[in-house]
Amino acid sequence: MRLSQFLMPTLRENPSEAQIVSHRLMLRAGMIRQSSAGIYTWLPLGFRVLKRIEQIVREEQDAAGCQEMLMPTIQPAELWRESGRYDDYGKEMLRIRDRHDREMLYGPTNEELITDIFRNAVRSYKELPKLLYHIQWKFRDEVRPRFGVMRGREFLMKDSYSFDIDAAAARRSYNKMFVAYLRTFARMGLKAIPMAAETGPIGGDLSHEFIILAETGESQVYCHRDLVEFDVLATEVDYEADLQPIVDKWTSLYAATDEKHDPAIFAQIPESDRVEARGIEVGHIFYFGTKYSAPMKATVTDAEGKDVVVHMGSYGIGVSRLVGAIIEASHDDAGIIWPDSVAPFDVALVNLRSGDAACDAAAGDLYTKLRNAGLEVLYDDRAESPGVKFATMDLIGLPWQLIVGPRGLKSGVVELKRRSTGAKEELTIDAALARLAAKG
RNA sequence: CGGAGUGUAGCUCAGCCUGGUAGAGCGCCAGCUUUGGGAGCUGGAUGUCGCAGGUUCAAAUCCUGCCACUCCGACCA
Repeated sequence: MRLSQFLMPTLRENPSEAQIVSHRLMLRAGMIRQSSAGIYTWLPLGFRVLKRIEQIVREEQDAAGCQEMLMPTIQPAELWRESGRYDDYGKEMLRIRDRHDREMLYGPTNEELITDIFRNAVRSYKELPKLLYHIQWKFRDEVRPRFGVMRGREFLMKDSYSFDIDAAAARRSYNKMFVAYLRTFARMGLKAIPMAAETGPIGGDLSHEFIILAETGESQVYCHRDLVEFDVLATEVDYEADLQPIVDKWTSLYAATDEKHDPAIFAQIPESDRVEARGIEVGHIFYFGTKYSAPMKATVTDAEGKDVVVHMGSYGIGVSRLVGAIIEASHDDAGIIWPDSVAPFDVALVNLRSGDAACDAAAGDLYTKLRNAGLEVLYDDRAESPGVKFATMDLIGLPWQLIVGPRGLKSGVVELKRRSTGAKEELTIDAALARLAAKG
């Protein structure tokens, strides 16, 4: 993509409405624009990141045996009356009426809808387990939206639902999601730590919030250092094998949010292993038994020919929130530092002197060759001063900057800069190409 | 939902107290000079001063009502 053609309205100054760093940087980098309170337009740069995050989530869900589908944003009120939540949910649910005066709502979540699908489509225990998910926009009419996409009213969520014959089988589904979540966040360069969460009326220990550590996080969290240092991606996961040992490894060590923090227990951890940090919730997994399947009569026939109410769980990842969360976890004074896996482009190709014949030829050639190597390239071909270009590229935070200028070209070299470390290296054009092509 | 605040150019903001021709910096456009970390000079364009009433000869400015947005708190992917 040529930057001269790309819609990326960057801002030099911090917009007054933005308070936290991810919100400021997303506005300044031209990723989003606010439409109304808690509702945003995703401009091309932001949309690219959203799509890449979504894709990682999708790949890991698929790997865990979860099947993608797509449910509507608008739901009928009747289903929510069946579960009893239509009246319980309160003002956070956006209620609307269609032209026939039928009560509808913009879905804040999808337990009712998926349960309805399930009960009409699945009859036998032999079809279990079923793990289903979709990635769809949600609307929750928050009293006070804030922090940009970190707490919007409209947000993109991946929500999965599991259906099993009994509690033991449901735990296996839960464990699959537990492990899939660890991998999902790790692939985005995040340290996500599962922390025990409120389980509601069902009780038990089957609910975890996945919290990433970020200096500017909203809540205070406490955990054992080993949790931060586990290498999640080191081994492949066999989702058909028993995952309990992996879950146990994570849940046996201390990890708590401020609300659940017990200083006495925390104090028993050796001081060098105690981590106190700020955290952002990016995922939440939950086993809730028959809470929806019982009132909505989602049953299957078991081996004895009896109807059995299925056991369910739901599993959410805030996809749009992750965009902000990743920035909170990865930025510096100059701007965003995208992890390679979610960057909107792989390489920033900077022509320091557009209009100069040698620079234009060299940069144009690199632009073609980098794309042919399978890389997504943002080519800054604007007639701006070098300082503006450097500042823009640091702001939008692409992992690599390949800088083509008249000074270097005289000796046949270009400069390759790694955004995350700031390390710069002068290379011949071919060497730079080879280096980057290896990343494609 | 309780408390506080803000709406003036694309962005950041001044002007309001004390009513009298709509402002600055950055950005944008044109030209020239520059060019390796947000360049310089010259010229130019850009506004229902959030909306609606009211007071007044005269309202961005004073009064009333409304709307939107932000912040703090209680609640949440």
